[in-house]
Amino acid sequence: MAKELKELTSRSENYSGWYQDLVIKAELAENSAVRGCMVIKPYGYAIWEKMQRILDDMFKETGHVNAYFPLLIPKSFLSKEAQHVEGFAKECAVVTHYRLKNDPNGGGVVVDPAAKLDEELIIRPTSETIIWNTYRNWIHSYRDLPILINQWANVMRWEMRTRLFLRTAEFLWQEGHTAHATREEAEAETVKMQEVYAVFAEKYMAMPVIKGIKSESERFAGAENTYTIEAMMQDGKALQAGTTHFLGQNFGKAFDVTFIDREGKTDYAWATSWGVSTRLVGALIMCHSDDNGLVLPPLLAPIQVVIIPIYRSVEQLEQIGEKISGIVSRLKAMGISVKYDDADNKKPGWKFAEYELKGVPVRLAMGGRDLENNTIEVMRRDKLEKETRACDGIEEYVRDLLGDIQRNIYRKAYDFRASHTVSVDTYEEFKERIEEGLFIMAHWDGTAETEERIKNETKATIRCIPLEGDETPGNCMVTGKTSARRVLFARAY
RNA sequence: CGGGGUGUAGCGCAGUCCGGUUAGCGCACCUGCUUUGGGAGCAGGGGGUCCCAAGUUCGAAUCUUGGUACCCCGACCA
Repeated sequence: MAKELKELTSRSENYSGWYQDLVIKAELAENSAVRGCMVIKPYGYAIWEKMQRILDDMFKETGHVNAYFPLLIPKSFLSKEAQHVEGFAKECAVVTHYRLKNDPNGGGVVVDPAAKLDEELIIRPTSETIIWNTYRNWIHSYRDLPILINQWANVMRWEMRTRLFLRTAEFLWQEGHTAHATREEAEAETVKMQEVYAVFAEKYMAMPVIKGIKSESERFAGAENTYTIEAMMQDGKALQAGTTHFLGQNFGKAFDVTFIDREGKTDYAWATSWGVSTRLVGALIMCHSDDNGLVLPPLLAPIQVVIIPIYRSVEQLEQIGEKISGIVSRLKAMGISVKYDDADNKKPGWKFAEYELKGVPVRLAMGGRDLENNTIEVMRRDKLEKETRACDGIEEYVRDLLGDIQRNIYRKAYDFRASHTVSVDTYEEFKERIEEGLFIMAHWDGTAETEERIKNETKATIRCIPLEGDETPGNCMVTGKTSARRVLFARAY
């Protein structure tokens, strides 16, 4: 194995370093000239596009439509909801001027002081404010409701520390913003979208998640309740993969969005918001990758099958190409994305390593031996197992194999999480075991003080109060006070 | 903003302590031949503002001062 790849695989000491290396070597993304921002390279973007397409379909199926709102938000909007401003003010990029001019002291350009804005604009860190300011004009009667809108956009949060895909200053996401006539309907929407996210994570990303509710201190700024899906990465750390928020009437009141209900009474609109981001690409990488590089679930892989010819002469390459073209067209007819890589400037061994690094689920290879025997070599990326099979019926075999890989990597991630989840009853044991990189189910008295203390002493946070699983009451591991049920603790990204 | 660290070829680094040939190595790149079933071998070649500025010196990648950029650990966070 090449030295470079050895470096890539040294995940033991610094997992996040390994992850960052993998992102760069698999040509998914790199740092840009702008601090904390990333360039998403074509292969990485192709993964995101697949995610987008699937999520967008799921949103449409649940009655949502897409729209677009401005990038820039008047500064005053942000301060209309007290919790919201507290949560986001510290990380906003601010636009103060609208013009440059030639530098009178030499080359280059300077900000024209005459072009100072009366009110600064902020680059959206999230769009609740500008959207609810707009909704005020759209909502007058219960007949205008519900409004079920999603936006695909970029947002900017000026984080202190950034990491490719997981936490970048600018990131791509979708944000759903819905308005409803009743609390019940808005709450149902919040739960429904959490379920959509959970299905997406498990069915398409092959990444098992725990659905739950955030504790008060981890709640979205401005929300009454935040629902989350939490996933486990291969180092045992938790990654918040998607959140949906029940915003109550907070934004309705802050932006004076009122309507006349069936009884003729005026009420404020009820709100939800929900989003997932390019962070999911990071989750995908950290959930499944192994020492040879990415392992992509077939349902999200930009290339599902790669075919590599092994040849000694141009004539032989032609013979192989002829045979392969039939296989390619039959696979494509099944809706499978195939790449036949007959580039003659790379050797087969190089291609093998390259497509493994990129996580292509299935590789087919055909050489001189196969030509004679009417066979083809099949390699599955998840298990790195090779076998030689007859060409007849290979298309059906590959189709079934893709399904099997999808199930297998989900199973693998599920079993990994199961074997890294424990229940703990004493704080002493908790402090010891959290070092192992585990999900820990433990009793908690429900207070922010206890939560804060645990966080300070162990770096572990309450990832969520799970919606399912063991609901037996008990006593808080720290204070001994009563606890309604065990909650999920972990260290998180 | 606090505490550490690093800036030398596209990438990764050595050289700096103790100043002295033409600044070096690996990968990548280019040419040729041989190769092609797991990141090929040999031979040859190209590529440098040693982060910037000032200073010390016969002489600075190396010493001094100032600046600057980036990385890591905290606080913050999808």
